[in-house]
Amino acid sequence: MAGYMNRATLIGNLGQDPEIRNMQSGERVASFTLATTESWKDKRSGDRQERTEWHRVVVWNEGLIGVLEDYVHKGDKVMVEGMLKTRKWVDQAGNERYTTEIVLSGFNGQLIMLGSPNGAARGEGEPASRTRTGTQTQTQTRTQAAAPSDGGYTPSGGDLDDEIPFGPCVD
Amino acid sequence: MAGYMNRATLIGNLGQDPEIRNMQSGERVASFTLATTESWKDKRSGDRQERTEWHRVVVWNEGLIGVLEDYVHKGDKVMVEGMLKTRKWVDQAGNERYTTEIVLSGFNGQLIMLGSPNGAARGEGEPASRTRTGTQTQTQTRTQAAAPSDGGYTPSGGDLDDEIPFGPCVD
Amino acid sequence: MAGYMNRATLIGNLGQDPEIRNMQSGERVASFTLATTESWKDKRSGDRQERTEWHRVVVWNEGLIGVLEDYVHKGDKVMVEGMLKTRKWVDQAGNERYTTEIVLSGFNGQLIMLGSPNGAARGEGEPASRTRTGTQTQTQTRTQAAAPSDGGYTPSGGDLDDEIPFGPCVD
Amino acid sequence: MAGYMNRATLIGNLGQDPEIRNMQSGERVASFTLATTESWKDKRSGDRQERTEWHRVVVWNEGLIGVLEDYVHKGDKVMVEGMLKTRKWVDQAGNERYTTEIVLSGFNGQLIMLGSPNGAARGEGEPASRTRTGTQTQTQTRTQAAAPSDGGYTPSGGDLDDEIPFGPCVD
DNA sequence: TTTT
DNA sequence: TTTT
Repeated sequence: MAGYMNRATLIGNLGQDPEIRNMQSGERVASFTLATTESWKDKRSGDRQERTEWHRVVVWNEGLIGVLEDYVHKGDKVMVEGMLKTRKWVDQAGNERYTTEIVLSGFNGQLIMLGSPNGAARGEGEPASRTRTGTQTQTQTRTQAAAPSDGGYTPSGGDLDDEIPFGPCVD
Repeated sequence: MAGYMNRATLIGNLGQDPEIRNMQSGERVASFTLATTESWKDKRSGDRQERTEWHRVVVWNEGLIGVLEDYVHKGDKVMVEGMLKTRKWVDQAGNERYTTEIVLSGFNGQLIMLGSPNGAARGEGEPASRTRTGTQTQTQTRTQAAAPSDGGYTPSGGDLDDEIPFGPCVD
Repeated sequence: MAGYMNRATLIGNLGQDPEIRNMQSGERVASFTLATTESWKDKRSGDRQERTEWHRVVVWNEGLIGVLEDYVHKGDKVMVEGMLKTRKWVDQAGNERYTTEIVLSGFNGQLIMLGSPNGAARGEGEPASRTRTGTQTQTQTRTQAAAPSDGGYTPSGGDLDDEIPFGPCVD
Repeated sequence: MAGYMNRATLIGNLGQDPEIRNMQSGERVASFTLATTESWKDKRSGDRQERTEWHRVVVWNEGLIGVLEDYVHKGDKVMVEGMLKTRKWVDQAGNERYTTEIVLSGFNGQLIMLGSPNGAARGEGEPASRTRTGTQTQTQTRTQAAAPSDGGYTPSGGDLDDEIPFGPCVD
């Protein structure tokens, strides 16, 4: 009971497999981008237009991370609900930058699986092997290489205060 | 009916009076920052902690702009609901930057006044004069001067494609 | 901008095909029941428990009715958002009764299709024939017969004020 | 993570002081009615119309009950969020009846105080005395007397399975 | 009456 | 980078 509400609710598709990182604190964090597409009819041309918005989702809730790890993949549709947080970081040129994320943590976060694009893996499937280290590593490598494509975001990395998703793995 | 949802719902207090700008297209845009404060008990010390998150809210709905203009001020508590949009802009050093805003437009936006800090102007009051140019200008000046406090955000301003709130007025 | 909010948001499965009725006013109404299931671990036994809640959804928005008619069927998962309204009616014994529904109308309603249980008909399929009178009639007949099963609800039927879904068709 | 969502979000005013009851299990329950008012312009006459919807809110979360007890009164504006549950009961004539409530329990419930009508007691005030037994009793009596006004609801009361709010106190 |  |  705080007198405030800070909530984002999204239904969209994952742009890539969730990336899971181990923090120095022993916690894990999962992160992924989520696409929401709005479409409308252009007033003049009457053409159908569409625009995709990309959101960064960060999950600190260990229960949800387990679900993401086992059942959620690139392209899947999910509903997520969390808090909006804007994080400050410093880019390689030393400029302060800000990134806004939807953060799911504790009881503030919710995630509902809404199906795979191909109808498979609707959550009823067997969990993916927990020993998919190769995939994990590959994902992280690719993500680092692709960093500029997700908004020029390159976290400074390093000390504990800096334990942020979407960046280099600290373990 | 699109299969997607993109929604942020906030209850918080305005960081400053809404700033209203005239676009070259003839439309108006209102913008303000909104503070949501979360508080919790620190596990170790047991101390009450709190953290304020600042959100940028942008309103394109003319009906809501009229309400903001007449009844909503710095410090007031409101509920807003809109879409998350991340906007790209170029700072003075030529760097690409990204800012995420809560955008209220058309039927995607909602605003509910929840009272002033001092109990006055709970919406029943008479509208503020529509000719408060002085205040407006002052607000904008202050906002620009205070830019660093709201995230170091300094939009590039200029051409039509650049019609962004929180920046210099184009009229 | 009203100072009030009245909203229900549900993600669940349809208990039956949407039932569409023609009102005397020329409007159409669609209605269906939606199941949401919560599950939890029993504190004592440790057993997994579950409980299903049934909701009545009523749709007055002609655009959404078209979508329901063409693409949404029994068992499908949908997200709906609308207003809570409690409607008074008189049962056959002359007792006043009250039924609470989630009402989607105008811009207050939202419906997102989230897939069929079998992976088919994910909205990409061709629309069902608009001339499925047989099915429609059958549905309505079945629904009337089954009235007691949905809560003993039997609307009084008749005059214009009484144009309510889940009851006998007036056309 | 269940694949379902069942949520009602309301911003409205309390129809009476919250009523708090002690269950045989030792738990407490708080309940109150909440009014949400929608207003619109009539298409024909152009007159401003309004309609008030009354909702029953039931709170099982002890933390929120403490807040309600100390700070929330008749007429206050609050935001509540909870699950929709339809409860079956038997009226004095032996008829089965159904009542839909917004239930706040555990982490599924949220309550935000949004101010008193008179600007007082905005949460900053000192808590009401915890020994206001008189008021409590009075409230309950009034509520029972006023039963018809809140929908003719008269719960059967009695055994443990029947521990329902808005009814006679069992202690 | 649905679904997992 | 997703999906329809």
